[in-house]
Amino acid sequence: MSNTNIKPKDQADRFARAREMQSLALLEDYVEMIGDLIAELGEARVADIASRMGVAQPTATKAISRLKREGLATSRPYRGIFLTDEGAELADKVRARHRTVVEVLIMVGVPEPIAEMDAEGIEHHVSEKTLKAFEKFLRDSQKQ
Amino acid sequence: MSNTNIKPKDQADRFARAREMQSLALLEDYVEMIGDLIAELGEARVADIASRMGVAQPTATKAISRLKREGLATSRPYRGIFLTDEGAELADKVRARHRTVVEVLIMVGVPEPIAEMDAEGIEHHVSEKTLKAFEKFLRDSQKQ
DNA sequence: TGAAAAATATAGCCATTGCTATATTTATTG
DNA sequence: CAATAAATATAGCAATGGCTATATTTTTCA
Repeated sequence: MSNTNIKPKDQADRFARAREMQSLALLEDYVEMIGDLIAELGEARVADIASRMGVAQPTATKAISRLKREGLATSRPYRGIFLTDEGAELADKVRARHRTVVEVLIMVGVPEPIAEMDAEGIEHHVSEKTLKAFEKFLRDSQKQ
Repeated sequence: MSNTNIKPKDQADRFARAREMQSLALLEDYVEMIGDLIAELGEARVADIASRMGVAQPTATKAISRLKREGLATSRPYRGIFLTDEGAELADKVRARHRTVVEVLIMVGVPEPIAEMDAEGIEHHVSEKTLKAFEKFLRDSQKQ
């Protein structure tokens, strides 16, 4: 047998949704990174963002343009990048979700460094409902 | 605090790795789909692949070109698509991993339809080691 | 303060993954 | 068996997200 006999249309929708979530992943990563840098260093510079994201500086600049276009960040030429209220909110959400995903993976038996690695990709595909289930799972595990 | 105090270089590597896994995701999805269609209908036609993937037909054709280039599939013009040994092997691996991810999500308390949805994106970021941990988790859960 | 260094922006390239429109081939059927 | 229908291929466009090379601005410091 192939899979759980899903209707072709539903499956197409599922793929479309995964593609959509993936297109948000980059925004989420940058916003979280900018939030981290501001928390650590007081501001987020393009050079730091680029080096921590593991991309060339112009790649980071371009991504930041997209963040600005989407209303998540602001900046003036040759200056640091800052988050809008919406951006900061997203950063917090993403950071919390990341931690939850890592904790769940660890709880399930994934070695911590591996959990950190895999969470980086997984987190962007964890829906609100799955996140809620993860949180409950962790709470229930806490009390033995 | 921001995160678990990871070194910038390690973090960059982590992002680079997530990007790389993402670039394999599309190949994995198509290969699995082609495998499913062959199992169900005896052959995989471009039109069926496209409609089940939720993309336009030329998009599927282009993806198939990449599969062929990567040695995962074969085809002759205006004919069905077939998997190479390597492609079939990958399809099996992907299908099994998908099931495992869904089962783990369900075990953790995610409602089944949501588990199916989210697994579509998550699966591509589950490393070998995490997969092994998932399998052990499921085995251990089986026997209460 | 003015020259050198560092940071940022910009230009322009490439590959990928979508799309629509249209040409071509194959299959169907009157 | 020829006309039509269906499937596939191809051309070409747009947005993303990488890159290098280079121009511009800001910062540093001798």
